[in-house]
Amino acid sequence: MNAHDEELYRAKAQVIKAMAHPSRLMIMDALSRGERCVCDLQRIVGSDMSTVSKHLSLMKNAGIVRDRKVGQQVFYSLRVPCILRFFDCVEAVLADRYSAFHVLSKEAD
Amino acid sequence: MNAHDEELYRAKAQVIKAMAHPSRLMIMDALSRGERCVCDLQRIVGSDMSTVSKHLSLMKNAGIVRDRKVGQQVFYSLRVPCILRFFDCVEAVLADRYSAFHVLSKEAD
DNA sequence: GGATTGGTTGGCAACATGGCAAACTAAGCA
DNA sequence: TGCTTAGTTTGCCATGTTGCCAACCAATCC
Repeated sequence: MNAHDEELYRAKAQVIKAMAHPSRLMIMDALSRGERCVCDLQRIVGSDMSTVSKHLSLMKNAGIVRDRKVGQQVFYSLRVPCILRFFDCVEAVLADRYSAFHVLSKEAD
Repeated sequence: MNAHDEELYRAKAQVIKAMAHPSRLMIMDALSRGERCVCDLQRIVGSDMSTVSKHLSLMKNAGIVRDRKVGQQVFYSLRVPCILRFFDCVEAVLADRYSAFHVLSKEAD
């Protein structure tokens, strides 16, 4: 494990960490259906606008979203579409977890 | 946004969070090449065994890995292979980020 | 100019996470 | 039985994350 690899793993972890929050997942879901202004996202997420703004700047920093200012509003959109396919995989993990639990409960009968 | 959705987003975030750490990414990379005992993973990651064990139990709890005890050793393996494809996407994010930075530096010339 | 609207930033308190060390369990060996 | 090896758990501390509030900035409207 050399220094370059360490740095690469850290960079990857940063990107993944930027997705690892319920509000940020909601934001990504919303953005998957098109560009949204911060005010829209605030309504969707339901937290303070400052909180949403912080989530967005974190995601922007990680390279997940892009912003575009139009007048007073700032519109955010997804930069890399492939992350959406990943959500199906996360759901597969949950389904697998659930079915394993199910099998265990049946065994317990 | 109902309570069920909230819970679903939280569950998804938990799975993603379980991947969002450099050491855990190293572990997943190693496991993608086959089952490994904790001792192997410790050498690969290079931290204390107790630390590696904590990472593993967190990943197991999230449904990412499975464990199997053989004698004194505990072997871990990946439960859901699709997460590997995701890493390519994370690399795409990094590449996109890098190229955007590159464009900016060229514009600065 | 002043007031309003849409966002961002800084500060801070509450909470979660990571990592080391020490105590512990369980299997194998002598 | 006692010793060693492989892992897990617990405790503790340092560090990071989150979310609210208040202050701020910048565009628009009057």
